[in-house]
Amino acid sequence: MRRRRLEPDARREQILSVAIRLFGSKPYADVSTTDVAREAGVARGLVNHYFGTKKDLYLEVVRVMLTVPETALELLPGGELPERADSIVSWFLDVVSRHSTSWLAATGAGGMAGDADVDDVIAEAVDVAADGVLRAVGMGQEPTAALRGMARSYVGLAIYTAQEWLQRGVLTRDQVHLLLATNLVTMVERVFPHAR
Amino acid sequence: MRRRRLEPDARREQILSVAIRLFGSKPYADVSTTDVAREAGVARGLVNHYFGTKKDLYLEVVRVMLTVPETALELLPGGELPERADSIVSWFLDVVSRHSTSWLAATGAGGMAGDADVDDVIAEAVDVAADGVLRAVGMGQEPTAALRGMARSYVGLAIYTAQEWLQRGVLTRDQVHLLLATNLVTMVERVFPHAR
DNA sequence: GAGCACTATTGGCGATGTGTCAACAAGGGT
DNA sequence: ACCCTTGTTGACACATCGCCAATAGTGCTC
Repeated sequence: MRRRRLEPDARREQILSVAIRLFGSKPYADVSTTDVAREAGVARGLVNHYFGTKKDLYLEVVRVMLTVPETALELLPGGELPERADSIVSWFLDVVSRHSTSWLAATGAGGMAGDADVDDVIAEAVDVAADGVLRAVGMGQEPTAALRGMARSYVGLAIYTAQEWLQRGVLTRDQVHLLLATNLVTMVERVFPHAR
Repeated sequence: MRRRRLEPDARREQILSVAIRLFGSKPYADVSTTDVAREAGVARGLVNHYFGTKKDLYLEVVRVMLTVPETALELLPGGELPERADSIVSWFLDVVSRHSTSWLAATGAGGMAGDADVDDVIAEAVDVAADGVLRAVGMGQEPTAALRGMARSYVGLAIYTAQEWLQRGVLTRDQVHLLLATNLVTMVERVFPHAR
């Protein structure tokens, strides 16, 4: 048995990538740390050494999965509200469908939504997305707590609808786009103004 | 040691009620079958005898939690669309806030969303709710698959918004009501018609 | 009321998974 | 070539779960 010694960062990265693959393909309970260790060609104890507990490892995985889609929304297209809504929805659907499997695993929380820590990670990602939405529709400057809550609510709709689209396949992309864009316009014009 | 013998139905019911209380207060992984058995004053093996596996027990619990709110939506108030939207939203918020803790535990899936079987149970409840919505707005007769998908999407919004309301408390009930009613009207008038 | 049969209930066995930690060895510095 | 840092291992202790043979309530029969 010849065992190789790696830089901590490299080893950590390698284990993490295996964990991402496994947690992306089956729910939390169906992935054992033994599985991760075996597929990484490593002793099980090393997984704990680098990531602490199994849940800690999972949190790291979800964090990565949810951070990937944070790729620049920076280019705000300007124009009237309907056009802006269209382009932010398009952007969202593009990103989500590109990383569909890992994104679905993360938002579906692969078998651990409801756990306080996991929820925190997801909630933070939703927060970021909600702020992005508010910025894109021109209400980004110092939003009320209520306004951010409403925006999170819309993000919830977007997540759920995208899941409906990608997992069930009963909606076409055009239908999803219409649904999300229309509701966003409604939110901005008729609901957000009441957040005081 | 004096042990009592119960009718199978009674014992089953008793264990189930304990399980509902426990799964309603902490996530799936933090509830052991030993806990359930101890609090029910029963040997652990008996839990398996009545419910099979731990997940089976949990599925039963979630089923009960989600079935409670299914209390009659039967009285459709008639009137124009905005009035109907208002009353169905009121009804929903009433039911949900009344059973808030167990409802939150069930929809948040107390630590096991993502698991295929659990998702099935939740999805079925969402289906029922979606049909209720469609009926309430007068589109209940033989809906398209796409239309039902859109309705489920709206139910997803309602669930998420209610969670935002009950758990975070940054939105008032009036704001939640406005958000859901307004978006429902928009859905019916501008989105549902494109489900062909 | 004593014995009996039915079955609800128990307790423990084996398997699996997890966190920890002392011991081991790989690989660079001297 | 030796040593010393530290990445890495293997095993121990503990918890939980599914299963099943053994046990003992409880109503029924005579």
